[in-house]
Order: sequence, then structure tokens, then C-alpha cells
Amino acid sequence: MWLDIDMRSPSPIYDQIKRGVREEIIKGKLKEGDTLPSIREMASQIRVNPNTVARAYRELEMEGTIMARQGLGYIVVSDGEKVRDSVFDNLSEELKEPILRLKKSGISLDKLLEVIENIWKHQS
Amino acid sequence: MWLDIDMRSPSPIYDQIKRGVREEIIKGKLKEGDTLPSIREMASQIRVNPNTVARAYRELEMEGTIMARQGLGYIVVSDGEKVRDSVFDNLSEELKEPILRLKKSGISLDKLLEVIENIWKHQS
Amino acid sequence: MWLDIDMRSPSPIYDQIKRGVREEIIKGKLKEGDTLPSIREMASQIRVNPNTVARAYRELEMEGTIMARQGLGYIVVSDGEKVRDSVFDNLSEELKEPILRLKKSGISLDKLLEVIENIWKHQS
Amino acid sequence: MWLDIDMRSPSPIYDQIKRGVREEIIKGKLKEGDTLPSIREMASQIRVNPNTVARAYRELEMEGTIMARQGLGYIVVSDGEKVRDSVFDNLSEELKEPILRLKKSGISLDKLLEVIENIWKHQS
DNA sequence: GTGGTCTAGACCACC
DNA sequence: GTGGTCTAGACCACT
Repeated sequence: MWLDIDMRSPSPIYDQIKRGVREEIIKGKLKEGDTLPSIREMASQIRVNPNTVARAYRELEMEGTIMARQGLGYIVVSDGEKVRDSVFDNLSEELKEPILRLKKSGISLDKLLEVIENIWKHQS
Repeated sequence: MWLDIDMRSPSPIYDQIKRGVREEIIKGKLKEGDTLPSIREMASQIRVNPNTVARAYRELEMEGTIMARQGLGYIVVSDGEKVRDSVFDNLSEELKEPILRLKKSGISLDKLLEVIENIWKHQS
Repeated sequence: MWLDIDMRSPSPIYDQIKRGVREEIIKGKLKEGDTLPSIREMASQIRVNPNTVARAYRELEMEGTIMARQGLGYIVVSDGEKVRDSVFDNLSEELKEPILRLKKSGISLDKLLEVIENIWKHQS
Repeated sequence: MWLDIDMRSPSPIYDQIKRGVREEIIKGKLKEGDTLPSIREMASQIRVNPNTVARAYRELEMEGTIMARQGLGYIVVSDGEKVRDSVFDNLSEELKEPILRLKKSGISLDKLLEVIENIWKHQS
């Protein structure tokens, strides 16, 4: 499947897989009821240990995004909107720490917003 | 210089110490030429093993912020401005990833700036 | 990759390990993408505590020569040429001090070059 | 006295003092029978702990360069030539390690001699 | 007193 | 299995 995994990223691979699946759902490329690639297929596609994919799927199941169907594999059970909302929440959470540290280091809100806008506009 | 360390934080203690020292320099509480608390003193103050403090100091030395003088202790060698700049750069770098992911997930720039402002204003 | 470590040398073990790894890369015995012996394996081979190897690897990572991949091990990321160049620079830097002191003490350039050639030719 | 000590150098201060005294003798500014500055005077001049100067003098005495005279302080007992010879020997010894490492890393003798000549000519 | 290195061994996260 | 962090405690060199 079409996830691109960055082996050099500090964030764990199972987490990159989780995010990748969620993105596919948000983009509408995976819809409710669709079947995910099997663990083995996904693993060989992205050159990763099957255990790692299994962990990602398991955790996506625990959060209610996908579901295991005996003998059929995993299917999507959450719609794009729900997924998007939870992604937003998580990312906002992730932004908290660096922002508060920037605040402590004496940056102004205006300067910060400028930096953010810059990243938004000039990065791929 | 009594840093407050959060033992329950996911970020390693030696890293919290590094950030703490940098912050003191940025705030001007530590200036060029000032002596840091000795490894043992800092360790006992923040209830941590001396090795952990030693690692933090050593890495701050490697990045050019402080310097060891045998038998005497560590002194600050980088001025507040330099330290602030490098902290800004690092934190901006840290912001990049979550922001670009938010962009991919379909948030609007206005919504994002609103979220940022919220974090800035309503969090300690 | 069996480095030979001299426990009686004044230079610290972690540094000998760093230099050893760099040399293997320079010699071409380790190439970009190759995996290093695991920390534990290297440690048991050279009869040293794993922490010591870990420190060497960590510092090689900080200088950009190798890279850790969680759960998999360390891989080489810098090519032999880059490593050789930086080794040359560092060693030239090390030569500076004793040479300038010899100059101050009144040795002639010819005599110095003779001494150097002697060391080169008659030492292992 | 006229020694310049570099607090940022990695080499220990007592060693810098020893080298400084030897240099004065080689240069002829201190001759056989001359009195060295007292430990306290030297210590206050170069802003260093008296213990450190004491250690330097003690070791210079052990190697036979100077000698303590009860109530009179230290006097020079070795002539410039002898001192120069031993300095040469020590420095050659110091050159050995980096040179052999350069050899191992694949530099050629010609290239090395060129580097040495460069240092000699273009550095203070 | 100061920092620097090393060992032994525990616990955790990731693959 | 892999690396990453932390503790406890020893020993050394320098001031």
C-alpha cells in the first residue's frame, strides 16, 4: 500500500503506519467497510517487520478506527470526519510542548505566528 | 539554579537539564563566565544520579554552550543571544512536522493559527 | 569488526572505539548502509561494558558518521571520504600544538621534518 | 612572571607552567643559578592556585631542572642546552601518536610533510 | 573539592 | 533481539 515510511525519522514505524492509514481514510482513499492490505502484504510493501504492522493495526483497532474480521482481515469502521477530528486533537496536543517552550524562551506571539505561517507556506 | 525536573515526563532527564541550563542563560540568570553548580551539587539538588547531570553538561559542552575546567567546574561560554537563536531554530524545526501533517489532513491556515493562539494564551 | 582496544592506553576506551570504527569506514571494510556490530556484541567481543560502547556509538551518531534505528541496530551513513577528511583535519589540529612548541624551542624546520620522517618510517 | 597560561587548553595548567619555565631557560631568560619567582608570586601573577604552581615546581625539581633552596626559593640548576634536548625528546614523543594514526588513515608521507611545513610557516 | 571514565545491572520502548 | 536511560558506586587526574 501506498504509505511512505521514513526509516530515518525519530518517530516509531508503527506510529508512522497508524498515521498513514488514518490519512488514507481522511483523504477518502479508504472508506467505511473497505479492507486494509493484509499484515503480510503491507509489511512486504513497506519493507518492514510484520510484527510492526500488526502492532499498528492492533492499536488502530483499539482506538476504534478499524476492526478485525476473522479470516477476512481488517476493515475500516470509522468515517473520515471522525478520524480527522481525532487527528486534529492529537496534533494540537503535539504542538503544545514546543510552543510553550518557545514562549518560555521569550518569543512573541506575533513572531511565532509569523514562523508558523512561513512553515505552512514554504515547506512541502 | 534550581531547575525543576519532571520525573514523569517522557523526555529524558538529561535533556530536561540541558534545556533548563539553556533557559537560565537565555533569561540572563547565567551569563558568560558564570560557573554552573557542580555536577554533584546539581545532582543532589534535583535528586538525580551524578552521571545523568554529567551527561547533560558534557553534551552542552559539545554543542559549545558551556566549558569544563579541570578541578574547577563548568563555566558558561555562550551568550544568551546565541543560545536563544539556536533554541528557536531547534523548536521551529520541531514544529515543522506536526504542522505539515495538519496541512495534509486538511486544516486551514486560519484554523491552525487560531489553535496556536489558543495554546499560547490558555496554557501555563 | 574486531577492534583492538588497549586497556593500558591513556586515551579512553570509548574514544578508541570511535577511532576504530572510523578507521574501518576509511579502509572500506564498513560501507554506507552496513550494520555495525550490536552494542552488546561489540562489548562482549572487546571485553568492555556495554555502556562504554553505547557512548562511543552515540557520539559517532552525534557527529553524523553512523545512525541508530530502533530495534535494528546502528548503520553507517557517512562515506569513507568524508570520514577520512574529518580525521585528517582533527589530526592536523592535534599536530599544531607540539610543532609550534618545537618551533619556539628553536628547532629548525629541516631537523623537524627529519624527525617526522623517522617516526613515519621506523614505527609500527 | 611572564608565562601565558591558556585556561581553555586541554593540557593541565601545571604542565603549561612546567613548559613555560623550561622555555624561559631555553631562551636564556633564566640561567643557571637564577631564582624563580616564589610559588605565591607566580600563582598570583598567572591567576592560578598556589598548589598548582607548587606541583609544577616540584616536578621540575624531580626532573633535575630546578632545585629548592631552603628559605631562598627555587633556583635553576640545568643549562639551556640540556633542557632543550629533553624538550625535543618529549615533543617528538608527543608527535608519534597523531602521526601514526595519520599513517593508518592512509595519508602519504609527502602529503604529511607538506601539512607539517604549512603549520610551521603559516601559524603563529 | 572539581570533572572524567568505567563497571554492573535494572527497566523501558521498538522491531 | 535491538538501542536508550538511569542508578549506584568505584577509581583517577587536576586545582
